[in-house]
Amino acid sequence: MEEVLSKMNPDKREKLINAALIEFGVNDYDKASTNIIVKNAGISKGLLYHYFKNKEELYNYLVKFVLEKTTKEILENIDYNETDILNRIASTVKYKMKLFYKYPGMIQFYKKLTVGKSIEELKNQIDEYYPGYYENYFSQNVDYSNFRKDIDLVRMIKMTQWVLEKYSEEMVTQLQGKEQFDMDNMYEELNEYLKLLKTLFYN
Amino acid sequence: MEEVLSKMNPDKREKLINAALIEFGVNDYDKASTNIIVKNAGISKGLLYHYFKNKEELYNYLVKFVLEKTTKEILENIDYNETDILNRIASTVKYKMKLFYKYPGMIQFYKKLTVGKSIEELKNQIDEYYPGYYENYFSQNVDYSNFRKDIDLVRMIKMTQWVLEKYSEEMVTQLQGKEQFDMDNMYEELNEYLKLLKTLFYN
DNA sequence: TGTAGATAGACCAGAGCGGTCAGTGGAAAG
DNA sequence: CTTTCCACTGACCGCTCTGGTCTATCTACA
Repeated sequence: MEEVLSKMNPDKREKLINAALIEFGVNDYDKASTNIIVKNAGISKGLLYHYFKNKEELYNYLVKFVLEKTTKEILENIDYNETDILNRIASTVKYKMKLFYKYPGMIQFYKKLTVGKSIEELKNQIDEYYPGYYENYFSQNVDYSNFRKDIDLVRMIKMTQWVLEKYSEEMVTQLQGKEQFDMDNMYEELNEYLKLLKTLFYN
Repeated sequence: MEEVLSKMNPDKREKLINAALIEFGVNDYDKASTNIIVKNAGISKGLLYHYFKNKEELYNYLVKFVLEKTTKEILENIDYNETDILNRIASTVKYKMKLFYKYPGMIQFYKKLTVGKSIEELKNQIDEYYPGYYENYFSQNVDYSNFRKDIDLVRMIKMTQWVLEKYSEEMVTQLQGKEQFDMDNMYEELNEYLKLLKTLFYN
């Protein structure tokens, strides 16, 4: 299907993907409307069903699309020369911010895919694509020596992820749709929190 | 309407509220189905429309119900003798955990009401009910003297809220629907994070 | 036994659904 | 210049489900 899809006008394809992500992100599968998708994408019903056999195939395409963007591409771009785990996490969060800004609606779609699942399930889901990822991400060439020893390391890492994610979610949600979008400014504030976490966690 | 509603069998009323919270929490107003609500509540269509003029009135009732539970009741139960702001925040989070566990579906409904709105908007929304709340919560009889001085206070408070909320959300979402629900155990782990935050933030 | 009102569920007109298909227009091929 | 091709359109179809109504029944108390 992907090969056929490449024949589609790229602008229309992009608009279709965005509209579909939003619709499936807001509503669950059954209640998402293909009529609304084509309307918001500015294309005809016929075109959608020219490229996708049915609603289900469109949905499956989006799942694959989102998982590749949020997992595959991120994993392929980990800088294993960065030995500071806080920096490593921050750069992943920044990547996701850019991604979610480029594709409004992807956040919600992605959450529908992941929320409610336990850490273990998510780990397994990622391991299917990239075996050993979790171990690598948190262990390969990481220097934990400067973390303070009086606080549980796992909880410090968890807190880092929560703080940075929560911040970026708030930003992206708030600034979505705004004309003027100052990504640099957002990075700066994120870096403030990063600096703060280092002050707290490092000796 | 509330007076009339009190005539309703309390068990059926509770089930109706829960079913409606879930349905309106999952779907937005237009797509939420009254048929599904009554089916999941185990009551008849006629009963719903005996007590509520129409779908809109049911929805408005839920909004009021949730705002009262999540705002009014919390504000009325703040212990202003507790001078430690971290403890104060933690006790609010615990209250919400209990609430969201008692009413599954309220989390999502509540999020639909609040997500995307800026802090300022939420502040105003609360100020309508309880003028001066924000100021009181964070200032009335609070002792900030033991916070470390080398880190921005506002960011520390923000981090506290993020960490505790994120933890409680994860717990409630994960454990919802489980037969055996160990609230004490959950509190214990929350207290761990609270202790950790104090170690980090206090001199 | 009578009555009031809590509760049930079959029913309705209309809206919206996923999916189809005959047709259009412009570019590429001959 | 003509023909072929195909990305693209939107009216249309059968069907499901919607919010809301209405009559009937059941129950509790006078």
